[in-house]
Formats: sequence, structure tokens, C-alpha cells
Amino acid sequence: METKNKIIVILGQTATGKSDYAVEVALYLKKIGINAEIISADSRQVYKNMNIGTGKITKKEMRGVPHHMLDVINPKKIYTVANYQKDVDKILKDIYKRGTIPIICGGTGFYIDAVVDGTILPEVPPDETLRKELAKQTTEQLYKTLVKLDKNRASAIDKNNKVRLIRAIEIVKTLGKVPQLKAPKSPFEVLKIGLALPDEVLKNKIKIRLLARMKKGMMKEIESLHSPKQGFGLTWKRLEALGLEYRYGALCLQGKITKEKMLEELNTEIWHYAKRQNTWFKRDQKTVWIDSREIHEKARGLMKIKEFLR
RNA sequence: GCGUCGGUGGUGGAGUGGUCUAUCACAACAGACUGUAAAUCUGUCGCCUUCGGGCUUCGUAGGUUCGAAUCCUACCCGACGCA
Repeated sequence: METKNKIIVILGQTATGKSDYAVEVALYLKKIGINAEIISADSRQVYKNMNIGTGKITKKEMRGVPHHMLDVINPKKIYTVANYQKDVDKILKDIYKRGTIPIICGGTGFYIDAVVDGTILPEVPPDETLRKELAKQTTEQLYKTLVKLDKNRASAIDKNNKVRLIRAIEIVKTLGKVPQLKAPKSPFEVLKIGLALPDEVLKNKIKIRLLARMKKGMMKEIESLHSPKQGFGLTWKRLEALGLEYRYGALCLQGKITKEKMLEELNTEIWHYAKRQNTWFKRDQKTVWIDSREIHEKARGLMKIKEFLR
């Protein structure tokens, strides 16, 4: 059995049941004599103390399967794809050394692909001072600047996308230009399994899940993240930047919106997020999609995985 | 019953004689994605289309006008006030 350089990816929109399925897969593999370890690919689950709002898997739910990339950093700090890529590369090396198989499981497509495709990101760390300076300018000015500095890159970025414009300028300032993102041959052999649900079913699941999270104490969690005594003392601004439940929860706790409004807006925002995820995932046509409600579909996924590892 | 205000596209809400299929926001749908990616950004959004354009909309029915979502009349509906 050759597992070196093989990666199983389990992806899908939020609320499709990825985490559970990943554990199922790992347990199944164990039964047929293969040890697997799960690597989370979730841009928010990397943060400590963000559990309910991110739907982080619990120790019990892991059922003894090793999990990585959960709770790796203080939510005050900004963690990026580049950090993720480096951390996971290391974990992958260890996993292969142990002779086990990695299962990358999560909904952050950008993170998954950065690892799996071996994307070469420009070696330019964020420069907060420069960013603050540039942020003062209008997008129009920034766009003009970028056109002057790197016409190629400018043509690929929408002139209204301030975040991207700033980052591009930041790269140009140290590298001279934004390097071509070569599509290097992926160092890995990858099987992507995608979990899917019909729109209406997913919308409903999102709704139910949000209410369940409220019951579990989501608001308390957000409140304590904000509190300097119990938690990390995250500013409201930071919480808002973390998005979805943290953003709207923070707005509600500040009294900027009512609880009803929060729940209503969150439902549509989470749905929007799910659709954005889908747009990303659809790009890779090789992904094997299964309906996560159907037991035989899940079994089909297991068979695909078994074949892949042969 | 009388009076006042109001009825605009899936929703909220502009527009008060021509440049109106009708600002804008939301929702809906599609898409982008080089260190914020749960973020950031774009497009479509009455109907038909051979993508040139064609056809029909602003409570309903009439009318005025070269021309009406916009003015007039009647009616219907809603809110408030007076009875």
C-alpha cells in the first residue's frame, strides 16, 4: 500500500456534514488497515476559543481520530493562507513519515488548494503600516498606482477591489512586480470528495444549525471572546472581521441590531457564504460529488477512497 | 358616511409631464479569487430576442396632452382623522 504523497480531501459547503464524514472515512480506513489523520481546512477553526460559532468538532466526536489545524492560534492574531500552507506542509511530512494517510477536511477552498496544488505564494509578508497608508487612498488612486507599477497584475484585479489592490501594491513594492503564479505540478496525488445537498435542504439545515448554536451558548462565547478577563479581549472590530456568527453576534451584543435581525441576516449571510464556497469548489471538475444524506452515496465515497489508495 | 394622506418591479423605497423598464438598497441568480478568503470584489436582475432590437409595465377604467408613473375624473384597496 503506497500512501506517500496521497491526500484525501473532503470538502463541501458549510453544514453539509464534512467533519462527521471525515471521521467515518478515517474509521473505515482503520478497519481495512490504514491509519488516517484529519487536517482541518477551515480559516476560522484555527483560532482558539472559537468553537460554537465555527462548529468545531469536539474531542468526543473525533472518536480517537487524530485532528490537526484546530486551535493553533490566538484569535487576536491574523492567520493567513501562507501560514496555513506552511503549517500543513510540515504536518503532511510528519504524517507521511508515520506512514499514515492525510485527510484534509474543510470548507475553505483557498486553503485547501494552496496546499494541494502547491501554490507558490509571493514571499511578501503583510506590512500593516503600508496597508494603513494605502487604505487612505481611494480605490481609483490605488488602481492608477498599480497600473503604473505592474500593468499585468492591474488588469487581473477589479478596480474596485481595494483589498486586492493594496496587496498587489504591497508585493510590487518589494518584488518589483507581482510574480506569475505558475501552475507548478502538484507534489501530491489528490482525491477530492465533495459533500453536497440540494439548496432547499441546505438552507433549512443552516437555519436549524444556527438555532442550535444559539442554544449551545454562542452569544456567551462571543461575549467572552470580547471580555479581557475571561477571553482574549478581542475588539468588536476584530470580531466583526471574523465574519458570520462572530460579526453579527458582535453587532447584536453592541446593541447595533436586534436579536431577531441578527438571526435573519445571519441566515442569509451564511447562505451567501455557502454559495461562494460552491463557486470555488465547482472549478475543480475532478471532484467526486456525493449526496451527504444518502448512505449508499457515502459508501460510494468510501469505495472511491479505497480505490484511490490501492 | 365625510375628510386627509397614500397605492410604483420579489421586498423596502426614490421619481411628481418628455432624457423611465423606472435612481438606490435588499433579496434572488451567476461569477472572480497571487498572505484579510466566514474576507474582498464583479455581473445579471419585466417579457421576448438571430443580442441589432422588439413588446408590455408604476392599484383599475377612462380622459387631458404631440407626449403621463407623474395632471384630471370615477371606481377599488389601505392608513389615519372626524362622525
